[in-house]
Amino acid sequence: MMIAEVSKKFNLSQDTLRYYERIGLIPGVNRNKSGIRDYTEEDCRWIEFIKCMRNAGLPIEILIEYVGLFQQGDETVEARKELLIEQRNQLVARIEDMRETLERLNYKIERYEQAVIPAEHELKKLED
Amino acid sequence: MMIAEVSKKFNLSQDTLRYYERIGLIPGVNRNKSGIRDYTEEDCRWIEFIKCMRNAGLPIEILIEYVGLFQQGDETVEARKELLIEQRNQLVARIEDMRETLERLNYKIERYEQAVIPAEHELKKLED
DNA sequence: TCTTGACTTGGAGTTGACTCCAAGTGTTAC
DNA sequence: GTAACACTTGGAGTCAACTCCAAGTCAAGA
Repeated sequence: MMIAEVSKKFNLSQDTLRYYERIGLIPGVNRNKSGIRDYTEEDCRWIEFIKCMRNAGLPIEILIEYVGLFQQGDETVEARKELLIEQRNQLVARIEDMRETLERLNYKIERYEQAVIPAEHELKKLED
Repeated sequence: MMIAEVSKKFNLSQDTLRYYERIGLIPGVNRNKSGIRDYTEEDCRWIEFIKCMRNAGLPIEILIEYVGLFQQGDETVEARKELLIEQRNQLVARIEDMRETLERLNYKIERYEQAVIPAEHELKKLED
């Protein structure tokens, strides 16, 4: 699979794909005889995984560490598991934070909906 | 309230507080006779609100817009409401994304838990 | 053969969000 | 009164995460 296809498939720019490879965020991609990247199915699974994790806010640094551990083989299974658990816990916390903020936004919106044409002194209240 | 207190109260650096004021992310703070910032209760409520929203990932640019609208008075109530609704919708989407990623992480961790000492060919599977 | 176009590389530039710094001023402690 | 300290300002520097660029290579079509 050529870089152009992969780029479209995952909606990541070619520059981003090359950048991810360069910094070790995805394992090195094979080149064909003329030096052009040829992505395997496994490469694509990595990219999809990384994209998903990045989307959820996991830092690149941590993901590079994970990929590195993976490439070192079976001795790192425990370390990888711990890394994932740590990130899972942080994700749970972030989601909870966001859920609280969401409720707050909903409350604020509701108040805006009730106040059809609010008077000046009521506007202040809207910022509670 | 002096900047040092506010900084501690909200766990934001003094630099960040000054930066937020400079870019219009919080309305201008009054100074005392000697030119030193003196935060009112209302200033604090803004800071707390902004911190909460930033935490949930709302971009600074949007929040500046919101503050700007607020300062323009009652004509902007509708615009503010729409801005909040748009941000609420995006937040809902982000939370849903993160929830999905969380499930994926949980699944991965479970698999790591089951594979006590996995053989080489099983390691590949762990990356599904 | 010549050009077009998709790719390659290493490195520089950008963006968002801070974070730090230098130079200056006003209040407090001795 | 002078040293220490907390603050002021405008501007420069930093960091993560891309994003863009110049110069070069290679395969395919007119």
